[in-house]
Amino acid sequence: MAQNKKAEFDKDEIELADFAKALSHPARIAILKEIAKRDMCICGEIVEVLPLAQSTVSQHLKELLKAKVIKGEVDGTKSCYCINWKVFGKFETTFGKFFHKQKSFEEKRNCC
Amino acid sequence: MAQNKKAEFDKDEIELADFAKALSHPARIAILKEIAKRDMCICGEIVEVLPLAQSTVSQHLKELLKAKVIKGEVDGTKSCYCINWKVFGKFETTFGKFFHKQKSFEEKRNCC
DNA sequence: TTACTTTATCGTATATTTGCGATAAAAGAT
DNA sequence: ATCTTTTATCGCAAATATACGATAAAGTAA
Repeated sequence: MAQNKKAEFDKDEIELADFAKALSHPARIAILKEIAKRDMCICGEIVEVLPLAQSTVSQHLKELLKAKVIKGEVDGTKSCYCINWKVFGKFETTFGKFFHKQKSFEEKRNCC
Repeated sequence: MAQNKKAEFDKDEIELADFAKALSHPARIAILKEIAKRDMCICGEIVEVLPLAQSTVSQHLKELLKAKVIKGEVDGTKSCYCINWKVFGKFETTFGKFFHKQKSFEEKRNCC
């Protein structure tokens, strides 16, 4: 883009968008599902399951970490990841609030 | 990217990722908030409120339509948009299920 | 020590997204 | 009819994201 206009928006909007962005690739959804399934995951276990190179998986993990959707811990040569339920829950609440607060509109609509 | 690996993932994963992608830009979050606030919105009303050119807003609206997050209807020279609560609700449920089903893990974690 | 394992990072190529101005298209106003 | 309003689309430039192989870094095993 000619310019990046992201900064012009509200902090809330940017935060929610960034969270959504972390979930916006099927590889990252698959990674989250795998971690959730096992409670915690060694990086190598995820690489084994995904149809992607190790370096690519590592890059996706880095993005999930950046968005705080997962937490990571080094254990020797291995890296252990798990879901950051606190952050996950925060946005589930935000998302739910937005949905339920506006649900009543469903009946009094004038178009669409 | 060298190749597009999106197709290698499960349909569910792609669907959820696509929905998240629709919400992954603050402009689109702001658009959704504006539509929700007014129940329905004329395109011009959104353009007035956002710090973006009309053509850019139109493009974001197109993406929200593609993901079925909103519905649109033409009324003379104007375009009217509203939230597609059905689709919105579907993913809120998916998201919530994922969260609550795994919430019990919070205590029996071995790392992170 | 050397060899191996595991993961992160670098460099690079390609794909996609973002953004704008200009223009088209289509209805409304005069 | 022309002029205006409103929105969508086109064409382009620049920013980001995706993906891989190669390599680095750091622990483990021998």
